[in-house]
Amino acid sequence: MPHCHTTLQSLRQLGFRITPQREMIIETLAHSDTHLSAEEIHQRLQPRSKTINLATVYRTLDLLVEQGYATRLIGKDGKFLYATRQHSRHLHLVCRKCGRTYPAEYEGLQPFLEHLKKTYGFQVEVEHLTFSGLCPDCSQSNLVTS
Amino acid sequence: MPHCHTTLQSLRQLGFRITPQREMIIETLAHSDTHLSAEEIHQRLQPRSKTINLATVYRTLDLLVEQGYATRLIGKDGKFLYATRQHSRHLHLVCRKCGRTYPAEYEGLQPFLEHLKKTYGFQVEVEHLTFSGLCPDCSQSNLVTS
DNA sequence: GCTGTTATTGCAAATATTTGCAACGATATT
DNA sequence: AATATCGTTGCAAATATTTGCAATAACAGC
Repeated sequence: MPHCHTTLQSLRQLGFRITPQREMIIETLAHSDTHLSAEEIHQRLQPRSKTINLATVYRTLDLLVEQGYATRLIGKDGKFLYATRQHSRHLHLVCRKCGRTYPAEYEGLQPFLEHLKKTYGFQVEVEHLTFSGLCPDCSQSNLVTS
Repeated sequence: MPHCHTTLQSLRQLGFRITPQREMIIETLAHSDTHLSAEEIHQRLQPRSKTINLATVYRTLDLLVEQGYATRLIGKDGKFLYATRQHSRHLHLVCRKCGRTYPAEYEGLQPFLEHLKKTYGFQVEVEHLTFSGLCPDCSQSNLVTS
């Protein structure tokens, strides 16, 4: 159980209540080594609690994203996927054509992010970064060029 | 009527058929100076055609994004918004907390994008770039720091 | 530990988006 | 201009996500 406890404590300090549902959802997300959909999290929790509601899962995930503890990403099939912030310490290169996501390092990007911070006051969070474009496979068959 | 015709011709060359529905959707998107939701496009087309279906709007928009002629963005209320590629020649800085989108220039980013191209073979498209993080307003009230 | 306050949940309904399939119609061919 | 082909549409149903509201339960103060 890595950082679930830390996340829970932080949420409490922010004034949010720690419910069994939230604990389970955070734990599930933190223990998963892949991105999960709300539906998948809901299903994984069924054995532990008959009554947890899918809407609660969605609301908790929204809260985690809003507070910066999780990342929301559009999956290959167009559905939303979620992961803990720690899980995603890399760039996501998402192909606009086939929808696949490729991981990438973000070293070299920092100076530009600092420039954005200075110029616009906007603090970009690298854990959440997604770049859209064409993957190697799809570049070949594509006629639209910049 | 700026580049509607060009887009239509390109689509035709790619083997897609040019239907009145597609023409109207592309024209609507190209003439709008803001991002539009599928529902908004559908409503704007009602006077011109009683029969155009919302599912067709969604499918056409998906096609345009997939082929690189449009950008899909998550709006402040969580709904998808669309714009033509030309409309969005800037970065989108999206606040994970309040959901607002701020435009920003992307000069200074090119070297990093070229690095991604060389290293991963992935062609990032600047027209589609969205950075997630905290806006100036929300930074202040936020306790979670990197 | 009990009580009050108020955030959170479950439920059901609303809304948003996607998909299967038969009918239609844009294009290429003749 | 008529015909065949097969991508596209409309419709309805399926699926995904959000939201209103009353009931519940976490937490602070006693």
